[in-house]
Amino acid sequence: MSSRRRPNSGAKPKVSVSLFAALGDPIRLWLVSRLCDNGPQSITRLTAGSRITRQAITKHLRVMEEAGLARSRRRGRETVWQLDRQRLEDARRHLDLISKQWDAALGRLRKFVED
Amino acid sequence: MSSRRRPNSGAKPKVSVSLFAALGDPIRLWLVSRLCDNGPQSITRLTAGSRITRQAITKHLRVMEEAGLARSRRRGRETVWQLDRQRLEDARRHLDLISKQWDAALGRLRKFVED
DNA sequence: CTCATTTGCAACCTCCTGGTTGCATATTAT
DNA sequence: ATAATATGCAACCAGGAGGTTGCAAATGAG
Repeated sequence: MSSRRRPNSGAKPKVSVSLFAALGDPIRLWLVSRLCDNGPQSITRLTAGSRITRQAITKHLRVMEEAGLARSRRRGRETVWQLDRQRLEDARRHLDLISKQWDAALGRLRKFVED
Repeated sequence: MSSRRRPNSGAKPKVSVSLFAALGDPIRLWLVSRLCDNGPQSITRLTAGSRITRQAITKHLRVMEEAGLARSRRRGRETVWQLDRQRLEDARRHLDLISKQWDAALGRLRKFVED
């Protein structure tokens, strides 16, 4: 509990942070679209499309798993990865929320100015 | 030209990467909600709510600006920051796109399996 | 004018992230 | 049985991200 990096003071859903962080990397975003377009795939298959190492891809996939963005299941000697759709909707919903919050704030400000 | 087959040099909006990266930090996400709730604010005002230094906040704001998430204008001796709403919608739209792409892929797979 | 406020700039530090290589292990193919 | 394939694990490394401190320059207030 005595983690050094604890500057957060808000009650905002911390879940979204790791989710956005997971999406905020070119290779990871590329993996997302890859898994979208071509469905569940093994690591080597995913690696074949990229120019970085298999282990690097694996690490990225783990990050995505940590964020709840992707899951893996073992099939034979290969590990097949797929996306968790629910999670993307969470992110989208969060952005919607922020957007609406913003609208509300703007509304208040406008009212304030108009008085 | 809607050919969609190239693995690396794709038509994916690279813009979104920095946007998601900008959102993928607890303090930055906190700043977003702060700017949402309380409207445009100066740096010191934003710093007052956090435990980290003014310079750290400034750096975060610059990152957000780089991603197109926030803008600043000078007013007197203070710099007032506000969000760029369009940008959030871009992110939301991108997530929607991914989601729909995914649905399409799932549809194809299902059809494939059912045959 | 003088002083306090607000910001910017630059240097510096620490630690995490993204990436690599090497080796071990499990599973499939011949 | 032996070879090839697919993955996991661990050590290691460079660079960038997040944070701090110190100082200088505008701008506003008394």
